[in-house]
Amino acid sequence: MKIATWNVNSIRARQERLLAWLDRARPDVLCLQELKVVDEAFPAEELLEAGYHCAVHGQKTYNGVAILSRKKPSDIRRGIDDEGDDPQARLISARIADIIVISAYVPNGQEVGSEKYAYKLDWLERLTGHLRKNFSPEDRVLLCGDFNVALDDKDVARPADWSDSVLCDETTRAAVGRIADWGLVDVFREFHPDGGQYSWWDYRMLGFQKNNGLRIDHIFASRPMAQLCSEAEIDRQERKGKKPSDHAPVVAVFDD
DNA sequence: ATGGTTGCTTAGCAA
Repeated sequence: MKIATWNVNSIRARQERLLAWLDRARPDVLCLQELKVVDEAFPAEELLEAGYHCAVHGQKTYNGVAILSRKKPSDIRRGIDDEGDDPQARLISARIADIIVISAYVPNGQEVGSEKYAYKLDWLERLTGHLRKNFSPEDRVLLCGDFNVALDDKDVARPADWSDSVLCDETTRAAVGRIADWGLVDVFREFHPDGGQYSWWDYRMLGFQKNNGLRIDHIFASRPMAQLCSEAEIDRQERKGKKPSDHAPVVAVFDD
């Protein structure tokens, strides 16, 4: 099974590239983030024509997540499963065959110490609670998405430039570390221990041209799934050309 | 300290 995660930064702005990429990469499952549309405006018909079912949790203007799959998904759930009343659409999960797939868009946090930063940390704790409440580390779970954090400085092209950024913040790294400690493996890291590969480049300051990137998009697999992982790559090509997203897709392959 | 760009929405916010 080939699964990918991609922050498309608006599904409407990226629709053509998305369809072209699906045709080229042919993943079985694709987790999307930053749809920036309400459910009704999501191009579900076009994607169904392309061979993909869609589980969508949309929102006007901001956020929005989805899971596309060749097989029909079941048990679709939207939002974090707790008492929190979160107006931001940042999580959706579905069962595809016998695998739990979660598409997550972790808050950016803007600036360390800000209100949005506090929301980011709180959201990550809630995500940990969501996993503990609903799953066991022995289940077949794939948690994919834009985590808005590079877990190690070797995943940052110019660490000195980003040392004060929310994308490299140690408290955030520790919060994601606790999610991993529950029983999840960063599968890209397993295949690329040296770093130096990135999934996001700022539109500003010629970020991509200068390769001033960070690896902030991740595929986390529970151990039973991680054992089956045979490949993990970042499709850097997709960041090139006309009207790219600022993120490239991250792709992993699991034995059946 | 701020800038630069993109997208949604239409001047300003979020990233």
